[in-house]
Amino acid sequence: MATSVNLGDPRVKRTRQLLLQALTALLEEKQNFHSISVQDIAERATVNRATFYAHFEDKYGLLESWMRYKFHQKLERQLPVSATLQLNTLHLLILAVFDFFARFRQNFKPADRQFEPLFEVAVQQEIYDVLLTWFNDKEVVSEVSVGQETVEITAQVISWAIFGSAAQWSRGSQTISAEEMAHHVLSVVVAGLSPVITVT
Amino acid sequence: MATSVNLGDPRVKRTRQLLLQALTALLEEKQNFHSISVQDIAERATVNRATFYAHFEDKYGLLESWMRYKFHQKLERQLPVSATLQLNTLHLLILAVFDFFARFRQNFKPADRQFEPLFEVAVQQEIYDVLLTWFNDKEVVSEVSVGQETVEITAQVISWAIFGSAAQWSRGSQTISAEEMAHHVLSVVVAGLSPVITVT
DNA sequence: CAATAAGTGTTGCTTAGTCAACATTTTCGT
DNA sequence: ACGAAAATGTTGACTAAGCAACACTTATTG
Repeated sequence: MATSVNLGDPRVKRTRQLLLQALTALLEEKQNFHSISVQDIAERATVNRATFYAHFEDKYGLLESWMRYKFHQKLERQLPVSATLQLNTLHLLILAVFDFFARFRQNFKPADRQFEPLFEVAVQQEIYDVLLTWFNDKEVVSEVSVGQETVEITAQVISWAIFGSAAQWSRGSQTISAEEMAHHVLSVVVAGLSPVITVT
Repeated sequence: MATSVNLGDPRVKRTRQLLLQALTALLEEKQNFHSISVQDIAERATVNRATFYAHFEDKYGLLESWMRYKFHQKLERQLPVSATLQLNTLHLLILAVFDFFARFRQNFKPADRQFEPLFEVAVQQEIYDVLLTWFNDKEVVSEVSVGQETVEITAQVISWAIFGSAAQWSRGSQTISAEEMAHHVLSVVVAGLSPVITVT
């Protein structure tokens, strides 16, 4: 049960980190998720199997977190630390999403196609989190008072817009480059944002 | 208190590993041991400061373990896995000791000269352990029955012989090469061993 | 197909790691 | 040389990780 464990506890952070890293290592070796067992993961992470189950429902639960984790890492590499909501950071975010989708489609074996939904949920969630943070930080600066609910809904809509366009593009033949796509998406997103927040 | 913790417990192994790695990282950054605090180490290892004290007396206690750890790592790299007592493994062992001393003298700043005794104890202990293992394995093969006490004393004497010659050599101008020294030491050691164990 | 081996979740009980608070001691700037 | 700030050890109460044993569900393979 992922419940009853305190996310702030350093041991918990470390254990989850170890499990994520173990999965990364095993995916490189074994090459398909199917042939990796919970035992393998726990052993590699130097964590008891029971501890695994204290953190994740099963190995698919871990995979979901792992996908967020990898995408999160990408964003950390691509975005300036403590970036704020601006035209160019938004641009970088969108580019990162398109790039991530492109790479992932190459690396994921057809046998693992079944996990795409998991992967997609993870990415969308992460985009949402970043946007929400940016929006909230922006609010402090601009004196315009907008309800928290409005902000959250806006983040939802925009995150889906970015995520969905990238997902669909990656499924197609990608005749249009990621850069071109990102440019188009950016202009739409900025326009969509204008009623609530002004981006400069 | 290093007592009351079970060395077999996976959490204990992991914690000690984390502390050793943290020290390695900090030594590369900070460049002298003096300017590294227990707080730094605990923080880097993602371990509570109180946990540090549950494993080591103080930072010098950790340093002692760290030195053994590094020397142990070197032996693992230089010696074949599950090596047995033979002329060439003995030669490799002696060479490794001389090499380790030479490198350490280069890397250790004059400011850290005070820790040499710690370092030396660590190396001697490790040599002793390796020799003892080899001797005991050999015993099983040869049918000659020699008391365990005799074996242990022999390991002590030989470990000091190897260690001491390398230590003294490293303090001098090293006009004789490590290879030459190792060769001489080897012949003496083999001769010294002959009453108890025959090395081929 | 049957036997058996290997993996999955789950459950108390034990032990190590975390935390906050405390009284020292050491370090360092003015 | 002095006083503040930082580092050191120590303690007891709390929480997460480890373990072993369990019933159960897949995979292997003879």
